[in-house]
Amino acid sequence: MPSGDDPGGRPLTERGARTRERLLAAAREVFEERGFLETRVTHITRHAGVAYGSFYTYFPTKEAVFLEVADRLFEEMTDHALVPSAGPGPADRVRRANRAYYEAYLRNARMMAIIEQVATFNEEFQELRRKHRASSVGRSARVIARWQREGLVPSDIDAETAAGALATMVDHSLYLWIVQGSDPRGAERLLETLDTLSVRALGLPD
Amino acid sequence: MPSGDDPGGRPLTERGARTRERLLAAAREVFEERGFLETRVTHITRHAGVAYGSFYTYFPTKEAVFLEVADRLFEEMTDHALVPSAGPGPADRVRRANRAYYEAYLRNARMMAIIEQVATFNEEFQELRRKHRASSVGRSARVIARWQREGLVPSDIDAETAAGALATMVDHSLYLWIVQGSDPRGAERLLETLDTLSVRALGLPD
Amino acid sequence: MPSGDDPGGRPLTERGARTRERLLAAAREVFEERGFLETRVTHITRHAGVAYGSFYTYFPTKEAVFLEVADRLFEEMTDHALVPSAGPGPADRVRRANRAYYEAYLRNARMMAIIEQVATFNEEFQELRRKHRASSVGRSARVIARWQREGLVPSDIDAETAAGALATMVDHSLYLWIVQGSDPRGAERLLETLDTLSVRALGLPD
Amino acid sequence: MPSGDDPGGRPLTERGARTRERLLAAAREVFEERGFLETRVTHITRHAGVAYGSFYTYFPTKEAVFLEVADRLFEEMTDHALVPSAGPGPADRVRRANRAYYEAYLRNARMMAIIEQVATFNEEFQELRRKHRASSVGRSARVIARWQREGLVPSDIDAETAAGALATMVDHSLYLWIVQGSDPRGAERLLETLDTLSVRALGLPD
DNA sequence: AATGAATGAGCGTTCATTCAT
DNA sequence: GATGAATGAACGCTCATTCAT
Repeated sequence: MPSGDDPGGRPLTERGARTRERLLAAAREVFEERGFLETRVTHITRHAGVAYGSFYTYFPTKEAVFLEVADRLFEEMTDHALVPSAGPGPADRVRRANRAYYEAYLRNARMMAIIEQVATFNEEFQELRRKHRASSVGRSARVIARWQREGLVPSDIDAETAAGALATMVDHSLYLWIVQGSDPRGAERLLETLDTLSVRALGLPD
Repeated sequence: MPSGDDPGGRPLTERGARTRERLLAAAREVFEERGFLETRVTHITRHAGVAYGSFYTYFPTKEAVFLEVADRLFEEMTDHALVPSAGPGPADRVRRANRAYYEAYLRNARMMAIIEQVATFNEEFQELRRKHRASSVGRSARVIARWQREGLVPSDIDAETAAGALATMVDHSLYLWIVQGSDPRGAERLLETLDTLSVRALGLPD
Repeated sequence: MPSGDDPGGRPLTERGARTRERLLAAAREVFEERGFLETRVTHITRHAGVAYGSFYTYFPTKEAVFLEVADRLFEEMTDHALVPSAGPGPADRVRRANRAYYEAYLRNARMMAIIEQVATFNEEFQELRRKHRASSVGRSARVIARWQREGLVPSDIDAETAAGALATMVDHSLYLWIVQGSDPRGAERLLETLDTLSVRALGLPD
Repeated sequence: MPSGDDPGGRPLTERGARTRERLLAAAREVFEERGFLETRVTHITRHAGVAYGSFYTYFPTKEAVFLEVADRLFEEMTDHALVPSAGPGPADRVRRANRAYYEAYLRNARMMAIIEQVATFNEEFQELRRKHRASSVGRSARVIARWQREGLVPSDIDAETAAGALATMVDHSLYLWIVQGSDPRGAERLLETLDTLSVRALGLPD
């Protein structure tokens, strides 16, 4: 599909779908390896073992692949928040949510850092991220609001704002831990601290 | 540093110093306006009313001016943490520190966002930032540690880690608030929430 | 031409002939719409509702379709010149020939402009056009020569050259009229002027 | 001047002016040699003996140099029309104007052909050309109108339209003569024919 | 015959940095 | 020191054509 007007993208054949998938996988790996800014389209195609031009058969720009790679990743991360199955008590539930998020974050550590990078200059991407963030924070906020109604959490804080702040604390602490070398020793300490701070910040009975 | 031909070195004449200062001021304004990546050296020189080539008389690279602009800014921000003068009680002290930081942050809002941008791809800058952060967090940590010794804060958390996490919460919440449009209505609510969460997270008596 | 594997050759099956015809029709429409340079092979195939690759089953290159589209068009235009049926007098005959040409030209206005475009850079096409032009001018020239022999047209001009110049006047005036927006109001005035100038230039009795 | 936002162009120093001139001269030669479409920016810079990037110091695009080359050329051609100094009689005046134009045209033969090329696809350029043409035709038209008032030219034709048609005849006949190999033998015959046809078309006394 | 994916040379443009004046 | 021109590697994207199915 040598151009034309549409940036097209969706392959019609099995073979095309395979190539597209190869490109997506390669893109992710290269992005993780070099960051968005240092990634060249050649790097991706070389890594995927396809011709240079084939990239543009499936993606109109470098940004476009990134967006899609990130989108898939967001899907995977989506399940954090305070949702996972009811547990013994609220504090434990916070801890478990943190842990789930932690694991997902670490699984995608490099990409999470690159996502942070792109978010600093690409508006379209910023928006995508804001949305994912908002839905995730919204879920936490609803849980907190319920706890407030149940008298487990003081009512003098705004559930939404608090959920956002705590999510940010967890999220960005992990980010910094990653970009600053991911000292494996520090991981457990960090995680425990985040758990404890979250629980206490909400005033939950430990 | 008795270097013989330090390029981009400090200016020796009065006039040179003025030009350099003009460039620094212009650089900051342009960076704020367009971000680091979108800033061209011409933008800076044009804004400073200086010849294109003169830029390289004072700075070896675009990164170099940025580093210096950021460095000055870090100085100004340095005084946050839990230090400012003793107050009625620990909780108030946290609140005041937050407020001080908040004001400094907002005063430099745009640059703070750009700093975030550069930190995502420039290692040298990442290091500079890490240091400033470390010293700032260190100071908070020492205060927290003292409180722990005084029995005001539970000892089951690591002071350094906690200080870092809370700083991150405040810092990055403000950052997100800025890049997402700085809704003026939300500011006070956000700030109060951050204060309350910080205080409760540390277990300080309110 | 008993070639064994004439690529892009004439289709053998009924179905092939239809596809080829669809492509030719689509090509003409797209060329008219976008010009030769801005036409992509995709545009043609998409417009024809045919697979991309099928284009190359019938035409070796983009130039090739154009050549064929133009060739058909030339056929249609061929009948201008001073030939059409004898009329009341020479002046009227000129007028009628002009009118016939106008109509054909206007019917194919867009393509005529595109042909002009391609003629400026494609040598093969230039030659094709030169031939058509030559035969058309030749016919006019023969009529003029006869009129010269009959004393209706002064003999101090070269029939061939004059025929060419007048054809050019008519042809290119129409072309300019088209590319400059085809003001419908100006059409009649232009045509009448061209008629009068042609008749007087040849010195024909009005 | 390594970019920025302005496409700038005007050099501030003597040296810059020289380079710019070198580029313009080289551009013209290369355009004449290869046509607009086949000209690469490298060709121009190589020919001018300057660095590739220097081209963009003075011209924002390939189109831009072309526009300027053509503009200069139009200046030179401007003096055709029926203006040059009063002569013995109208017919002679037409002949002299034709001759003057003829010489200018031939002096710039190659460029005239390239201009035709660019006019077929570049709207901005089409407009530039239309303007030059209009002013040139306007001048001729005014002369013809006067002759009509003086009874030298029949009043049944529209001066403007006639001037345009005859200019087109001369202009495009020369163009075709050039692109079809410029047979030197044919030049004189062509010229004389154009003169005679112009004079007679206007009905001027010979 | 038909389909649509694969190919890759090619080109315009950018812009940090260096240099001549 | 100041000025502004010169440099050229680098990169994203296009699209006619070829190929595998």
